[in-house]
Amino acid sequence: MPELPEVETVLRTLEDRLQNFTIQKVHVLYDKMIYNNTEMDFEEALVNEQVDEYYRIGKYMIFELTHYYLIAHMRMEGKFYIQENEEVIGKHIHVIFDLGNKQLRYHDTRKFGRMYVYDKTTHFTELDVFKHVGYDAFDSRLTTNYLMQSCENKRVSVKQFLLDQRYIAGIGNIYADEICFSCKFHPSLSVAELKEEDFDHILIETRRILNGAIQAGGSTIRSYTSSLKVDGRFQLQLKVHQQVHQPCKICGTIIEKIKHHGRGTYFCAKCQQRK
DNA sequence: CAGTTCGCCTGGGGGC
DNA sequence: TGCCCCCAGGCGAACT
Repeated sequence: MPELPEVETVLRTLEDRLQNFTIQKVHVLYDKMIYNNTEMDFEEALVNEQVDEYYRIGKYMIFELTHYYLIAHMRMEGKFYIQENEEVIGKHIHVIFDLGNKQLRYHDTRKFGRMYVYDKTTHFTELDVFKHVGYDAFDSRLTTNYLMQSCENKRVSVKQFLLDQRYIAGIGNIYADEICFSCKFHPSLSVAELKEEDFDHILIETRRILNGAIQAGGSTIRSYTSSLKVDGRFQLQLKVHQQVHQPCKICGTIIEKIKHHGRGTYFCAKCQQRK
């Protein structure tokens, strides 16, 4: 599931590989992928558009085109491929952007991803799709005070809070576990228990962990070839997530997996005792 | 009105 | 081998 670092990597890879390309034609093969437009309007709007800038808010990709914004969210399994026109169109390709001598193809086995097109009358940060999306994890407006205020009178767990895109945009299930581990919080620790220094710690660890993952993704961009999918995945150095039955990297205790608010949750019962 | 559940999807894995 | 069921999970809508 692409989270902030993977989305960042995909965006930078596309920026790197798709310079000076104009969209000649768009083929929507699965219409439910397109959210705020009919597939016909979507296809029509993008013809002759060029990508001028690449932005990201949390897990959303924003392509600033000549006259429009194209917004994409890869959800669970979305990937972009840059492929030759002749290449066989796989079963799970749902949108094709014709770029002349190559194609940008969107692949999504579970069809959870979404795309939107908006004209540029309002700045992209004001768009409907971002109404319930808070500050990106790296946004300078995201401060310790902001986090403290967001948690006032709330009784949700730290993990739920980290996953809630209204407060910090970009963290998913993997990094939420990693951040809890780094901060030594049991995932179900209530945010009501947190002190100012804890919020400080959360912010620092969140950015440190996401940054590390983005750095690792940098190598993906450099090693990208046209036969590679662009999904932002790389050799993740995860400490707890997906590490069930493995010894904790700090204390050697066997990592446990529990279900927390419907999500698979990994943690070290010894290192993460604050509950 | 905030918290919880559901539905969207498909591939993969376990059970039989 | 094959079939059925369940699970994974981001996120918005619908529900309590």
